[in-house]
Amino acid sequence: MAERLQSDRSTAILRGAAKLFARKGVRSTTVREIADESGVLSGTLYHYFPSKEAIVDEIVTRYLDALLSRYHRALAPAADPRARLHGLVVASLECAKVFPHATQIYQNELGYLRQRPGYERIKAAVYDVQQAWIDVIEDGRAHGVFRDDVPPRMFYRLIRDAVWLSVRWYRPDGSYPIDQFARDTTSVFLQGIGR
Amino acid sequence: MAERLQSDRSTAILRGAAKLFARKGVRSTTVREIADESGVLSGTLYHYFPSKEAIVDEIVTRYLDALLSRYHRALAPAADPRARLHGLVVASLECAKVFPHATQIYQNELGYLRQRPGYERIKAAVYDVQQAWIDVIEDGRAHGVFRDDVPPRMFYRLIRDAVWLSVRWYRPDGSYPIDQFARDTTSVFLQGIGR
DNA sequence: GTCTATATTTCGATAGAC
DNA sequence: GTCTATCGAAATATAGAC
Repeated sequence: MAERLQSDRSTAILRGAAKLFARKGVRSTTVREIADESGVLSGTLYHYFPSKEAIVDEIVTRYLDALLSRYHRALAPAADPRARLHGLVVASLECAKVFPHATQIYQNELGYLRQRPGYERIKAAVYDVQQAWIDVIEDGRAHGVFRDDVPPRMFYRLIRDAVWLSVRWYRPDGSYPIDQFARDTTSVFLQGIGR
Repeated sequence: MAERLQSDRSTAILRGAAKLFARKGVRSTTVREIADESGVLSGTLYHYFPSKEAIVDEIVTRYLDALLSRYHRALAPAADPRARLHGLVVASLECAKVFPHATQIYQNELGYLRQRPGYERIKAAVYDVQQAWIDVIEDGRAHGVFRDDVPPRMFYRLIRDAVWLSVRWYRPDGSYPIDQFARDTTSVFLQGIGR
C-alpha cells in the first residue's frame, strides 16, 4: 500500500472544518464542533494544527493554489479573449464544484482574513486571481471584441461576484448540469460585454 | 425644537452596530465593541435593546422595509420590462447608498439569520424582494424582450448577486457617480439578457 | 497519537449604585 | 438613563495520563 502524503486525520479535519466554516462562518464554528464533524476529540486538533485560524489559512491557501493552477491551464491554449473569458468562468465553476466549501469561505471571509496577521501569505494569490480576469478583459477591449464604455474593473467585479456567489445556491444535478450552467453564465456575460 | 421620533442614543447604537456588523460579521462583533463605537458603555445597550440579536433584527427589518418601499415606487410608473428592471437596479443601488452597512449585513448574514428563532418576522419581506425581480424577468420573457434560453431564477441570481455585492467595493465618488454606475450595471445585464 | 480534564480568556447579559 | 462591577456560560487552548 502506498504511503499517503498527508495523514487521513489531517485531511478529515480540514474537510470537516471547511464544511462547518462554509455553513456557519469561521467565528461561529467552535473547535469542538470541528472535532465532532471530523470524528476526533477537541484536544486532538491541536496535534495537527496550532490553532483554529491555522486551519482556515490552510483551507484557503490550498483552494487558491488549485484555482490558480486551473487558471493557468485554461488560459494557455486560448488566444481569443472570448474563449479565455469562458475558460476563466469554467475553471472557476469547476473549482467551485471540487472545493465548494473553500470557495464559499474564500468569498465570505476574505474581509475577515484581510485584517488578521498572516494575511500576507495569501495576499499574492488573491492578487493573481484578480489580475487573471483583468488581463483578459483589457485584452478583449484592446482587440475590439469587448465594449469599452464600461470600466474593466467594473465588469470584472460584476462577473466575479456572479460566478463566486453561485456556490451559495447552485448545486449540480441532472436537471441543470454544471457545463450547462457554465455556458449560460458565460453566454449572459459575453453578450453583456460584447459589442 | 421638534421632538425626535427615536432617541439619538438608540439610532447611534444602531449605526455603530451596523458599521461593525458589516465589517466583521455579527458573530465576530462584541457588545463591548458596539458600545465603544456608539459612545456608551456596554450596560447601556441593554436599556435600549433586549439583546444583541434584537439589534441585528432591527437593522435588517428597517433596511428591508426601505427597500420594498423603493421597489414599489420604482415599479409603479414603468410598464416596459426593461425600464422596470432598470428601476429595480437603481432602487437597490440607491438603497445601498443610504444603508450601505445594512445592505452588506443582509447579503452576508442571511444564512445565519435564517436558522435563528425570530426569522419569521423578516421572511415575508425577503420573499417579496425576490418576487419583485422574478416578476419583472418573467414578464420580459413573456413579452419577448428578454431571452428565453436561460432560466429566470438563474438570471435573477446573477444580477442580484452582482448588484448586492457591489456594496463590498463600490463607493460613490465624483469620478464614478452612482447614476453612472447604475446605468453601466443595467446596461451590461440588459444587453446580456436581451434578444 | 488520542483522549480526559481543566486552565484561561472572552463574551452576553444582569444587578444595583448614582 | 448611564455607568460600574460582575456573574455564568461558552470558547480556545493546554497539560498530562495512557
